[in-house]
Amino acid sequence: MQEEELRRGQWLEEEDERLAMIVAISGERRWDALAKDSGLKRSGKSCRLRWLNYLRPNLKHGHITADEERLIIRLQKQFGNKWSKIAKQLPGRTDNEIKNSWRSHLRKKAPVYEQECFEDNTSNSEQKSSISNRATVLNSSNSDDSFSEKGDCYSADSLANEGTLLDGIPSWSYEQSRMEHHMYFCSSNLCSCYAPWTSEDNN
DNA sequence: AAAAGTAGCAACCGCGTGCCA
DNA sequence: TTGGCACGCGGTTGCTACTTT
Repeated sequence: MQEEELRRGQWLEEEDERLAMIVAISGERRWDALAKDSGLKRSGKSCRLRWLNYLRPNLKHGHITADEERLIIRLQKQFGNKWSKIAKQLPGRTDNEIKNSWRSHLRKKAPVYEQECFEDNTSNSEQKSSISNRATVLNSSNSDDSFSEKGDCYSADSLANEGTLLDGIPSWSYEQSRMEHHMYFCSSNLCSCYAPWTSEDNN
């Protein structure tokens, strides 16, 4: 039997248009059949990848923000290289994008970020605790459920310069914050503050 | 200005898993 | 139960653009 030569490499604009059209008609399934039906000289795998990583609606194509970077670093520490799992926490970002970002620069930033977080938890703790409280509340107020589990210093930095007050949120001392931070914020396994006590407390 | 080196990203590849007949 | 198919995932490759020398 004769196998048709499949195209590889960069996608052309007309290929994208054709793929988007056929996916709109057929749905995101049976990629091999879809690839054949479309007339594209591409494998089903290639079509699926192109759709998921580039053509799919609601994708963010811009640069990954500082907050997203912090979240990726935190989640990578939590989950390891489970990029699809991490991507689920970042709406609009693909696992491939996150993976590439990690490999090309976030991997290098991670130790710096950990150091910052460690300092956040050990020095000036009262202020930071308060900031962290605010970060958590703001995060949990995010309409997207995928962000509801956050509760560490992830976005504390970005909030540090904000002047908004949050009523009803406890203001903790350092001593309180060590225990209560975990009870209040870190009941989920997603807590990843890098304070030295965390591993002991979690045992 | 040009060559070499590096970084970033899109795409490919192989393997594991789940589903169904 | 099992074999085949389709899909998803993570690692890897290769191309392009940018930076450095």
